[in-house]
Amino acid sequence: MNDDRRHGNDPSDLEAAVTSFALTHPELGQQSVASALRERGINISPSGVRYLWMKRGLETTFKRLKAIERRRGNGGAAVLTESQRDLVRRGERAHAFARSGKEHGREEADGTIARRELILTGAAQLFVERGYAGTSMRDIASKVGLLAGSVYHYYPAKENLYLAVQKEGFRCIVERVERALAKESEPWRRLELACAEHIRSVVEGDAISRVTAIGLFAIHEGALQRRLKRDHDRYESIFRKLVESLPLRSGTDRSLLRLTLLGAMNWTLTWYKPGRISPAQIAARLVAMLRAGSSATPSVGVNRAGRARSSG
Amino acid sequence: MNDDRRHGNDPSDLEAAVTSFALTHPELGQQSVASALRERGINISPSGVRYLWMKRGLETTFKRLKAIERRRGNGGAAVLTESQRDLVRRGERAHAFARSGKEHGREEADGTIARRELILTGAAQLFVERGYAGTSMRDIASKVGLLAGSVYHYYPAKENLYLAVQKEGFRCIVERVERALAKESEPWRRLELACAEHIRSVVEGDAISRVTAIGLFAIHEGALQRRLKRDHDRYESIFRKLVESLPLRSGTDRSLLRLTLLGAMNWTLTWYKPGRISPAQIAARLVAMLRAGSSATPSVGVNRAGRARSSG
DNA sequence: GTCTATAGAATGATAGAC
DNA sequence: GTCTATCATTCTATAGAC
Repeated sequence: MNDDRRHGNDPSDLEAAVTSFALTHPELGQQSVASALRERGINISPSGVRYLWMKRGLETTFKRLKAIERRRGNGGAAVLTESQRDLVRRGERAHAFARSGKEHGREEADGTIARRELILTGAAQLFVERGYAGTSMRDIASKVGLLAGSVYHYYPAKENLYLAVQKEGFRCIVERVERALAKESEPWRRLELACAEHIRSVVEGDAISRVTAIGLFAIHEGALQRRLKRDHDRYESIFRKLVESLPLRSGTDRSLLRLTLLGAMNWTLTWYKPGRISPAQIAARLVAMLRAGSSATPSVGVNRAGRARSSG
Repeated sequence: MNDDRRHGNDPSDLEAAVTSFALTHPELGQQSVASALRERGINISPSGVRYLWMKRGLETTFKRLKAIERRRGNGGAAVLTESQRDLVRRGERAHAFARSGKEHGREEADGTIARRELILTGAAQLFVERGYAGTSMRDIASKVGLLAGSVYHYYPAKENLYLAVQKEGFRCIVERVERALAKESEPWRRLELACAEHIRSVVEGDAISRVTAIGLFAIHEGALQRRLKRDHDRYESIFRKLVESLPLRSGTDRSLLRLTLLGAMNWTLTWYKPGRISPAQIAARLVAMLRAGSSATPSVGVNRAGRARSSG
């Protein structure tokens, strides 16, 4: 209080000036506001502006515009220019998208958004829907409430963004499969649990998991494909080991068994409909079918498939 | 002979004039040549030019340029402009591509190319390699030795071209599967034959078949996907009927059996390497594995899988 | 039937203001 | 950290010469 007086300003006048200026010139930054106010004889520093903004929750252009809209209430159209309304719409899209995310893209308590994660999820959703080549950086930016240029602040190129989605996807699915395996030691049951988790990721998982599942099949860009192959092989080796542990009749083609499983599981992406047969049921029946055909003790477990409730 | 005299030209002079003009101005068409020669006092009609061109095998710009190159022999660079050399290269690419096709894109005896088929195969190859969105009309045109604009003479839009590839692909694969089925009546054997033919199409078939196989999985454009779904369902109904005819234990999930088969078969695209296990062997083992797990007479045929020679 | 030339829109990416 | 503005390409598709 006392300190503020030496600048020749009444602190409450200062606060009122900054607030009202924020509502008349919402798009100006702290530096511009500070110098504009100084020209009007109000002595304030850029960080001073920022301090007062924070106090009133006006520290971003988006928040200042929202404050203007609130002021006007619902009676009559708000007096924002078209480009300002665009900005508000984008901001609302960003927050709505952030809140809609379940695992990724969480919104902090103070309204801050974890943009990197948000962009990752948004990009994944579009990659699933339209493929890599069919998705533009503009689409991705728009989905998360940014403009194209801003995405490049987080990812230097489209390729890096795609690879980041893939990396995260593999990390998730490996973690989930391994967590499921920790509880069980019987080989056939282990395989079934891993399959259930894989199918769940493919058909009910978030977009990131789905991008990963589609990966090898749907990516045509040579450089990307080569980089994915390594990750995919590493993931497949989990299933390789599971199949190697199975007590099978000698002469059984374990590779073909593994590849049949993977093919059948990934194919669920094309036909699965929620509410009918569940991922766990699919896995149970699938493993049971293959088990009877190649197990060293064929009579066991054949009817496990029937245990699941019949599909519609 | 006698008739030619009334135009005031010696017919052998005429022929020499047209030939030499073809070699100095190879890119001019019949009309331009006729009027250019008339300006030099040589009286000839456009169709007259064409007649003499045909006689000497000079009726296309490509052939005239090749004639110039032949004249120069191998000693020293031919004196073609860069754009002429481009044209020659494109033409050679077109003929090479036409000759390389086994089923589609045949080159006629007279060197004429069936362009529609050629474009179809070339487009299919690129769609397999790079996907729909990743392939441009320029790429396709260049692959078959044309420029982009020319492709639009045959297909009004990229979408139509893609759908034409798909249509041809389904036609081929349905025909091949049905031909294979005609020889056999035992249900399990019929299923195995159909699977072998499907896998063969996916891994060893021409690009058109492969585009079809990938189809549902890799196409993200909404409108295209809907149109493909119908064709794909029609194809899948062949397998639906085959599976319905199988003598299975009651309670077996026939839908899941069919979908497992389709998934496993299409997945071969990602791992098949020629020279190791063959499509027929894959089909035999695959069907045997599933047969033992769901057949009403499980003891039969389990070891059919071992019949095929072991893979490397 | 193939080309040249180009329209008109979209793309990936960057520079620099704020 | 986000935006505006823009570049240089590339894309699908068309018009019109030959």
